[in-house]
Amino acid sequence: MRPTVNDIAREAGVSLATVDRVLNERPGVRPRTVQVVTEAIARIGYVRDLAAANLARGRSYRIACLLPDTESQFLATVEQAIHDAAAAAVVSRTEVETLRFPAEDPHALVAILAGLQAQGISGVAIMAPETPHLRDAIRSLRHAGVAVVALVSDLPNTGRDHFIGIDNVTAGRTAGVLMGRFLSGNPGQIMVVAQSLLSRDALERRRGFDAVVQADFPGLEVLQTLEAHGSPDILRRAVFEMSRHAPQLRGVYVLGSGHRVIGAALADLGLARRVVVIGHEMTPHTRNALQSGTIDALVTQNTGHLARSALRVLRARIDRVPIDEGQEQIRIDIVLRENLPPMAEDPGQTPRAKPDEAA
Amino acid sequence: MRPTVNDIAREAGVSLATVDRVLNERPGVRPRTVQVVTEAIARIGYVRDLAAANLARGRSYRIACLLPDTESQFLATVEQAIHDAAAAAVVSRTEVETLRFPAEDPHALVAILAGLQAQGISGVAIMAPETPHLRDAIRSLRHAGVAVVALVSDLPNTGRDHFIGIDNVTAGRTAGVLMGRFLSGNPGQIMVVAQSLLSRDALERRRGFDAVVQADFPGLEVLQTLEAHGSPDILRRAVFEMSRHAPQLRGVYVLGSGHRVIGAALADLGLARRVVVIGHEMTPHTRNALQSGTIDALVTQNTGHLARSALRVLRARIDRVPIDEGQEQIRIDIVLRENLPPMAEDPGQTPRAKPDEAA
DNA sequence: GCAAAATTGAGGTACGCACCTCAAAAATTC
DNA sequence: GAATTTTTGAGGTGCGTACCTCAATTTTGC
Repeated sequence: MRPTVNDIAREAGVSLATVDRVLNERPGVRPRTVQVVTEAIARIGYVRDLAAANLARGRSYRIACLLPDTESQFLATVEQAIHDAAAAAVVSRTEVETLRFPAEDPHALVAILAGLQAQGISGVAIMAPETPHLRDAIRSLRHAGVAVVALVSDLPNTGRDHFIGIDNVTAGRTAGVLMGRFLSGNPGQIMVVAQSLLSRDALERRRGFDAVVQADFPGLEVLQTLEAHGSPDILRRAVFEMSRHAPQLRGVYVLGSGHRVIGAALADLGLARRVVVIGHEMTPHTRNALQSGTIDALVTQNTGHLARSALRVLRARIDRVPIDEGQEQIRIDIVLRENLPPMAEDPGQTPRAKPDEAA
Repeated sequence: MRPTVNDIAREAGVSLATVDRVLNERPGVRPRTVQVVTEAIARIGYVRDLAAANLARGRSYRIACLLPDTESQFLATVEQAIHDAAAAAVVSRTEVETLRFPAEDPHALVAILAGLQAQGISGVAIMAPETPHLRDAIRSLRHAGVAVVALVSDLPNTGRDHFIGIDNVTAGRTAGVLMGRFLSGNPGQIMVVAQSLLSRDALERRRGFDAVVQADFPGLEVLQTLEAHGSPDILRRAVFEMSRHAPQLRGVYVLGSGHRVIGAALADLGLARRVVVIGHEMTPHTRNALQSGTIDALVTQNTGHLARSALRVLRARIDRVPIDEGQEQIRIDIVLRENLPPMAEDPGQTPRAKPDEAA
């Protein structure tokens, strides 16, 4: 049988109350006694039963996930993944609340964060660009004992507990080497398309991509990044315009969204399936495009893993137990048509009527 | 607050005992009453607290993992992954025992399985080729209420609860498309190397590889599979021999192990880094080879995921709760040097002195 | 309508732990 | 060495559930 607190008490020759004080770091125990108990714990190999502990504590994990209100298929996918992970986490007394905040207004986000603290939230997963306001807000949360993880895009200077996502420079490098190898040394131009280079992710990917292409595929010329700023029209025209100046266009690298428009433009230019298209993130659209061959490869991060990892890490932090680094390492997935994972089934095993009822 | 069994009783207008009988499918309740209770459960959105339930049950999960005693880096990696996953699972009252069985002797495996049943094992993960004896043994286990999952290599006709692993035909297809695209249409020969084509995995991979190359890369000729049967010497000589008959050798596809010998042979032939080498599985050696450039791509399955998934699925089966298909889907990973995940740290958060103490 | 059988209710104990109170014992101070 | 403070022990309660017993009630068969 697994040793229990009573076994510790017997082994250490102290009472249960003292063991409890030591285990939960309550005051009023002599250093010597603490040591005796600690040694007994080590000797008999006691491991706290977290399930029982949390049951006794009456602890329930209230977790908030904050996403920008930007409309994008990737964000929708992330939100769906969080929703699914939340549904699965109900059995382990975890309540998840997903909130969208106005992407343009840093103050709104700060206000929401301040509100959460009052609501008894014990963990926050947040996907947002790093601003000074946000830095302060996160510090304040952490100071109040709230666990905070950055999702998808890191917040390195905020003191967040953990970053759940991939290194976008490496993701860009991966896209770069795929592009180079798919074109195997044949010279030509590569078009790079982004919504905006203001986003940290896009910038980092471009950096990684450039580094690899320059170093390993000298025949390839990476053109200046096209920025669409969210407008399909601008994007479409830019693709047409640039293709005129690229007589040997051999590849297109899509840093973020915009696949739909780009695909259509390439088709109109007669380039569909004649240039190598590499993009990021799995969405319903990129999935279809990969299947139909209009996209050749995707460099992705598994959103399901992302969401589950966020919840697991937050719970671990709240419980003050170590995390399993290997499990929480988000991999950079290369997806071709051949290894496209099958479509996920409908996951809701216990759909809750009102996920946000407990306000 | 989350509804509890008492809330069900109140809502349904029955006693706690009746609710309990319904929840745990105990006999002695009229169908009508069962329905009343079931409806009440649905109405108030009750979700059983598994932690409390298992605490009350005093249930502890005893799980056995059976691996062949064959020596291979991949197997060692799998065993290590299981060991790590087991260490992390201690906190959730899960005990894992890893056993190696003589690969050559089907009766020994059957004997071990029969023994497990007596030992009060409630779940078994097994990696073994399917034989009639094994089929019967697994059926018998399942009949006795033991959950059984197949690991890495499926046992489709045994009635196993679940298969934890990848589809090797698809993995072979993925390797094939990578090979074809890395060679971008240039004609030439591809050498295929295996330990033995008797293994189901190797056969399936070869099938997938061939299908893709034939369909999509007509310029490539896939040579007959070299079989080494475990002997480095045979393998080395076969590689030399075949390279003589392949004037335009452009690629090498390694179905299983043997990378070390093949790499050396290719170097001696002056072909290192001049042919595209694609292999399977992440091991210390393939990892190094990928990093040094003597292997161009690996098609892998994450062994950490494999091990954790096995334990999760077994626990879910024992608890009779549904599994999260999305989470248990083992992905076919494409690993290039650029997206090689960082080396795992030493994982043992709570190393147990004697993992097999509870015999 | 009566006996037998089936169903339901009431209540208890236990799982491993957290957290509380109060008194007893030990250590410290002057 | 008496007064004070600190440390320790003993005991209880509850978290949400499983599982058990025994009696009370309802239903069924004849």
